[in-house]
Amino acid sequence: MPSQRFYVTTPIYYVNDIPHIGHAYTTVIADALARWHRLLGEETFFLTGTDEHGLKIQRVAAANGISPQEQADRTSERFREVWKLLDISNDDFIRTTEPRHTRSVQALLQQIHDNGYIQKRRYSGPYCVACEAYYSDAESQEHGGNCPVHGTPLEHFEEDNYFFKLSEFTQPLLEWYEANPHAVQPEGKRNEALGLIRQGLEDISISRTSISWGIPVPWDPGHVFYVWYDALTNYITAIGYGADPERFETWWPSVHHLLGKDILRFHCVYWPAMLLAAGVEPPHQLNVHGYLLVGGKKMSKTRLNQIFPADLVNGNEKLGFAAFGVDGFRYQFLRDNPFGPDGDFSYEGMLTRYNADLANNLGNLLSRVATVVASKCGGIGPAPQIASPLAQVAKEVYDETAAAWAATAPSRALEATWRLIREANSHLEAHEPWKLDPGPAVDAVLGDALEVLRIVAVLASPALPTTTAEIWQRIGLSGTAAEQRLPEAASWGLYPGGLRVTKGAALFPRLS
RNA sequence: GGCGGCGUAGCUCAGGUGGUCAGAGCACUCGGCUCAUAAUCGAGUUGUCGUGGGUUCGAGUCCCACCGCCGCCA
Repeated sequence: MPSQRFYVTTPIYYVNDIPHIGHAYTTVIADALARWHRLLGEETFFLTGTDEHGLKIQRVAAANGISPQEQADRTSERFREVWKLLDISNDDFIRTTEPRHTRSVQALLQQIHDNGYIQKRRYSGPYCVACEAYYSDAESQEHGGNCPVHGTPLEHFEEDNYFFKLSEFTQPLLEWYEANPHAVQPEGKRNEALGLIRQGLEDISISRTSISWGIPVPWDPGHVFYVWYDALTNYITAIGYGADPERFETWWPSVHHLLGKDILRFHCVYWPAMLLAAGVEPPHQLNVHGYLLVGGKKMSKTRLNQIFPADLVNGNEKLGFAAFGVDGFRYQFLRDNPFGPDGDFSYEGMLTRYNADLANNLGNLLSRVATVVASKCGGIGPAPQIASPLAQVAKEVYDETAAAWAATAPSRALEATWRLIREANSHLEAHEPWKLDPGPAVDAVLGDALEVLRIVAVLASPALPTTTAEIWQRIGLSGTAAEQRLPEAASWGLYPGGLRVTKGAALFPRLS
């Protein structure tokens, strides 16, 4: 059957900054979504990458005495390393300095140009290098000649710019939003985007002559495209825009863009407008999330509150961090904060949640079941009862879990899945198989518990790829949890019994 | 200044179209169990659902005002 397709993206990360848990937050969620959709048997494409052009990179490189390309190479590599550490299953990693991207950007903007939506004008005004954006004289004066965002002095720039006639898209965008009420999630963010559009849109400058580190404007090579229009295009480069029309058609526009609220304007206004101007359909869905705060504050280099994934995965004595492992890390960022509002990371909160959900509930369930199977069933796991009271719970849990993933709500999805774990612990207490003599009664209870572990392993595999694979193996099943297909694999009663159950070391050792 | 939103147990939060809506998890208390990673299970406490009015037979749930917090835009 021609399965559905699921295309998910993270923003591409700018290579002036090394990867911290804010980057990881978005990327882990995208990864879990991709894994969930693979479980559903959907053809899935998961894209992340790095954004490497622009004056800021040019300057950082110069300061480091290296070429911009070298600068980009080094930092881009840092991102790839972290994603590898975190078990990120991206299908592609795009870099905006790749030739395929140059071709794609040039093709897209040439098309927009051919369609009459790009125009050359002279521009001058106060410019912030850090923002790579012009400000109005009024804004400049109001902030004493400094950037409203960075507080650093604005520089006077004057150059010929190509302008994108964004103003002509006010109405088309409003119509698109009207026709696609769920395109931007959550609704509050949709309203913000609509607010921006309703105010009326002005044409925007999309090229620079003052810098060289960018993609040349094809019809006027003295110009390079402003980094943002270069960056947004990555989402279509990776699926063959301008190079492989057939491939492009298969993946576009059924895309889910994940993005932080700071880049809402670019994604929810400029990007759809650019696509409309090129005669391409806007993206199917834009999922906007809040900031991941640390101690209630935005992470920043100057505030010294950045946290790096490896310090939590492997532990860091100096910082007093325990080693949560890859899955412990992933679980925290998927489970602790609802997707959408700002979330606040705290080490204490992470520790509490890890111990409660992973060590006590899930890890300990596996541990106690394995022990009793060893002592009462000779180490061979019995089959579940078809009429188990847990069967109904499992069905409800699957439905809730699936609905939550479909709504891009990983925290709710995991919360729903964990209900099955609690019910299984409760079921064990109710029947106390460790007190019974070996026999059908013991087999029934333990078979049910093993079946819960099987189902949980599948449902939690997008969050915990490594440990669910381990559970799968320890209860004697072959293959991996991630290879299963939903919804079939969530049906009650598939654990066959007669398999060797292995005790093994604690899956999630308690941390203090 | 314009437009959104928020304020529910100690903590983090659920609670479409008003009538088991007073909830979940964590924390806490008591009790059980001792298979298990001092894990687990059961029971329970805490709330004037920001404040004051209003509509209604009946309002966290609708309306108005106010207080406090925040976001976006200008």
